[in-house]
Amino acid sequence: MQAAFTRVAEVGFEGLRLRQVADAAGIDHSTLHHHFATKQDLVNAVVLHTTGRLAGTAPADAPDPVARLRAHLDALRRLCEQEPELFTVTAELDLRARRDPAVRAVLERQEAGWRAALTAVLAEAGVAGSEVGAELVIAAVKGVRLAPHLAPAVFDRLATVLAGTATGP
Amino acid sequence: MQAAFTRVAEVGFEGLRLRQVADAAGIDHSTLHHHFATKQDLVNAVVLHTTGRLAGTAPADAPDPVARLRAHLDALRRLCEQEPELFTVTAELDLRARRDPAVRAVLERQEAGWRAALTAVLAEAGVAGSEVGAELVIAAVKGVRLAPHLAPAVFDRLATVLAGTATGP
Amino acid sequence: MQAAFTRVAEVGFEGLRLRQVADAAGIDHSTLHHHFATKQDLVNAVVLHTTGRLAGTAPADAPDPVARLRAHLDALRRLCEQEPELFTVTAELDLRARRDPAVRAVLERQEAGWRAALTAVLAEAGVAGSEVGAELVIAAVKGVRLAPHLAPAVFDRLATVLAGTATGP
Amino acid sequence: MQAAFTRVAEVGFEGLRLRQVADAAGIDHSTLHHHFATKQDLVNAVVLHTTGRLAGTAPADAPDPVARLRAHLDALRRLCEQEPELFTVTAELDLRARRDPAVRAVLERQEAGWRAALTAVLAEAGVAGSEVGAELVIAAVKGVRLAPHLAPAVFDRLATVLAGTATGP
DNA sequence: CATGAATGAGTGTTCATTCAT
DNA sequence: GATGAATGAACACTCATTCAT
Repeated sequence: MQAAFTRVAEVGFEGLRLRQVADAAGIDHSTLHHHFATKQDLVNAVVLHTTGRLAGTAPADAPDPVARLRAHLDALRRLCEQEPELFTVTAELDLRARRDPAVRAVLERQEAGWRAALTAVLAEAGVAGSEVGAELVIAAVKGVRLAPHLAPAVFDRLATVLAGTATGP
Repeated sequence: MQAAFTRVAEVGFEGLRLRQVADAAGIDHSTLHHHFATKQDLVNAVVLHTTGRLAGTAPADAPDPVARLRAHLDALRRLCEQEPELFTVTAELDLRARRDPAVRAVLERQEAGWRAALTAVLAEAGVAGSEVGAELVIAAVKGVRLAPHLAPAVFDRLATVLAGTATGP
Repeated sequence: MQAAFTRVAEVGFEGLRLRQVADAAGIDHSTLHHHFATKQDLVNAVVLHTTGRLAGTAPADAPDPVARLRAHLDALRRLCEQEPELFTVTAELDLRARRDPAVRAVLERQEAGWRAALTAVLAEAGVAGSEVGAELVIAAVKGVRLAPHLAPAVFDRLATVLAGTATGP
Repeated sequence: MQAAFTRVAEVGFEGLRLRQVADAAGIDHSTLHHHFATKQDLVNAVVLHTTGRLAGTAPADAPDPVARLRAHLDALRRLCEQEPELFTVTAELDLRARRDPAVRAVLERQEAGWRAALTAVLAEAGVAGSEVGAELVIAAVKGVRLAPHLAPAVFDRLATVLAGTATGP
């Protein structure tokens, strides 16, 4: 439910109230229960929606690995500008995952995929220590999630810094 | 209250319950109210305790700026290993700050100080774009907060990568 | 809610407990909150119910003012015998009005109407000092509220005494 | 305790808080418990203080019964102007007496004495139905308690009206 | 499908009272 | 005698959930 996603972006999971979600969606709170039997179901739906939107930015299949990395970071930057709520919710999810196994499972699978893709692209680009490089990218992206206005500069520096250590394909 | 801090690290602010904090501290929940009149007071105390612990890692006054940066990152790494809850709570705080003005004020002041110190150290080390460099450090540190086991490698790479672009004092 | 009214008559606003009202009504205390969002809402409902019941005794439109006064006092006397709780609650309300602006507003409006009607009826009957006469009636009625068994005699004497000073229409 | 009396006049028994009384008296709330073991003890002290202050207005021993009545009503009027809190607290007490046997006992004894004195004075003045006349006085006095500014006029009318039915000693 | 009345466990908070100092 | 930390029962209120309609 879109209303739930917006609500999480505004007040977080901590302040998520089923009645307010229903109000925002213009329906009765009982009707909400008709579509999502339990609150957890609604949360899971939000998780799936969020991770799905992010999956589209994975390093695409360009021939040049350095270009692939840049394209990926560019896609994230654009998303960060156009839909900052997406990143806000992701930050909420990371915290929620610590106590919610269902959320954790989804997030871990998604992050594993992301990590693998990043590692591959860095390795192909000849970056020494590609695994650690991938972790640095992941950490930096996660770290700017709540300050979207800093994302462009940080992503740019990140790309430069990593490309600088590349030996070429 | 130490019990509250531990509790936040375990279940976050979302799951923070005064009665459970009191139980963990081995006192009556009314006694907790005797010391902290309101829940917000307790939260504020946790915020102050947490930011206070972190403030001690600020780039120290060594002559060499590169050494100062390394020392700072080393201190963070050690803290990350010895008291990972400190970083977990910090992550919780960043989210909480979005809705809690009192928390936001404290956090913004602390982050401004951190940012200034980092920028200064990088500038002194001759790193071009010291402001963005500082943001990259901040983002990376924030990004590995919830995965403490990755911190050593990431911090190390970060230091290497930044020192590599330094022209020396 | 009728149960709340009865409860106020028994234990006053001081002792009014939502759970006890709900118990008396045979419903869950949460269900009570479903109908009256806040305790104040319930109190307001009791106030409206009480003043409404009393409004019906206003001096009716008989041709003879002395008869109108007697009819009014008779109506009050009957109410005092049949529903003494009504007067008990009124006494509680007068005290509550001192701290509760919402209650005060309702009570002041109702008392102003009562005062005006009494003054008019006394003036029409030729009683000198009709305003003070009205105050005497109001004071006497308020004063016997908590001793309903004395009401008949007092009301009777009041009517006699006032009619005695009337010069006729 | 004087502070308790003032507090009752302000917020009633409903809002009487031991800590606030202690604060108003400039002592610790535990110290208050030293002097009054329980809240009820404090309430009882307030009751005794209040009824004691009022007892002094009883119809004094003048030769003329009509003068005695007037003197009594005059004394009440003066008290009503100088210490309106005394009457406010009395109104609170009447309501409290309905649930508090200790208060009820004191109040009933005091009211019985007042009633007897009034009846005697009216009988001696030759007023027919002196018992009912006494009740009318009591009711009127109780009824103006919460509107002290009306007391002078009402008391005056009351005295006139009763004296008018007197046949003389 | 949708509604709204009903529920009960749980939340922060209050307050008179007790007790060691 | 006076203090303040400690207590536990009670309070109004919240919220996800259920159920009859």
